[in-house]
Amino acid sequence: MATDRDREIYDFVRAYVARHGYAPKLREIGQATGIRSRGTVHRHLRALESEGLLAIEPDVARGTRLKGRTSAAPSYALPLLGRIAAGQPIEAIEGQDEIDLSEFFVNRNRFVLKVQGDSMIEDGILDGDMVVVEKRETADNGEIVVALIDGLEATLKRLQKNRDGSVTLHPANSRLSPLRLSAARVRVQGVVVGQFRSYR
Amino acid sequence: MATDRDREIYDFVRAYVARHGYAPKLREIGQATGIRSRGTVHRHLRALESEGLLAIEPDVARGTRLKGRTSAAPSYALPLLGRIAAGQPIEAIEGQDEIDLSEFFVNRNRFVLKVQGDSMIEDGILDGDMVVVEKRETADNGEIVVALIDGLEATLKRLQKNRDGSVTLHPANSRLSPLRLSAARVRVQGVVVGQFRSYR
DNA sequence: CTACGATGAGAACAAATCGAGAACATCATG
DNA sequence: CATGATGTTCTCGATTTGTTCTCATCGTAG
Repeated sequence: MATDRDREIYDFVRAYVARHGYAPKLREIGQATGIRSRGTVHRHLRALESEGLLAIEPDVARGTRLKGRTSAAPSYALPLLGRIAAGQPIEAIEGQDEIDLSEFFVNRNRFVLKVQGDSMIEDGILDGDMVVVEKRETADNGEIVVALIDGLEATLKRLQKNRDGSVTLHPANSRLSPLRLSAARVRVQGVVVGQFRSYR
Repeated sequence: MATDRDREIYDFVRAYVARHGYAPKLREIGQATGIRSRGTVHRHLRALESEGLLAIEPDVARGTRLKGRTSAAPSYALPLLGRIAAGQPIEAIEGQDEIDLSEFFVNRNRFVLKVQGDSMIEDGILDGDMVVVEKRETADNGEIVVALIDGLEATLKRLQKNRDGSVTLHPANSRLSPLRLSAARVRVQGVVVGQFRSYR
């Protein structure tokens, strides 16, 4: 029968595996649960093993394997609960889909840039935000592009193609002016397909 | 099983390939990870090969090939190229890292909400954006929270705790007014830790 | 009170890992 | 062919990590 302390340690291991995809070291478990002795941690793991909750691979670092409920593949999905600011409590909206971040962002031919400056602030792209860019040589009207001007300066702007063949790069900041340039001077390097930000 | 050091080296190789399109030399891997001996680097690559994470073409310079991912942890990583709008072409700014979206966002106790309305527009949270919320009962001053008012209405606002115990919920939209409420009427359901948006 | 189990600390040992560097092999190039 | 760069294989020693102990403390059932 697993004791409270055993459960504590089991919970930590589970959380760690879910987050990292591999098991913690004895020392990490100890630090997280306030145990200074690797020997003591090991004894707890052994107890959990005899419960069938996990398996210990002898003498290998991070050799703890969770048993039972096999969530082998860590989930990189988050529950999508619903909409906010609609005037309903969230609990009432629960129970919809999950949103898979890998589908959302990850792809070949994409990369991330950290945005500096306020030129796109009115489109909700703030200083310090990350933008996901898909490598492309061409873009459609109205798309936000990474444009290289004269082969020297890279900027983030909204693209407008003019009838005369020139292009206008629009910042989303009323304090800044659009830039009208001949097509030869502008090279599209990619198109912004996503944006994200971390508050921390 | 891949050790920590193995993973470090694998991550570097991945990032390098993502950026250059070809694999690094043993010496480059060593320099990037603080290993002076090519032999040691080679041993790590060999370990990764036996994990099925990559293949080594014998005696070929840059002969490392990333393999299809085993069922292990899928990569939700994108190359982080550098900063934009700094006035330098991107190629010249290229950096080292990858940005791992799973570390960035995914976690237990988190969920996603789709934002409706413009109440946080000046903080760069637009109508239709997704916010990542960490479930919590408490929040610090200045954090953006999901607050349930009178158990009925859920809103996204910036929190301010007043000395008299009441709280003020600040929208980030100058056309809307802050809401000052007694603490009893407001329940914090979570704190916004991230935000993202897809242009598509 | 005593006996027992759970817990933690820490020592001592074993196994695995890691880095350095030497020596050799292979490849590309002039 | 000579040369230099690169990959490969090996051994040595130091460090890290897991394993197995013993000892001490604490709380509780009997």
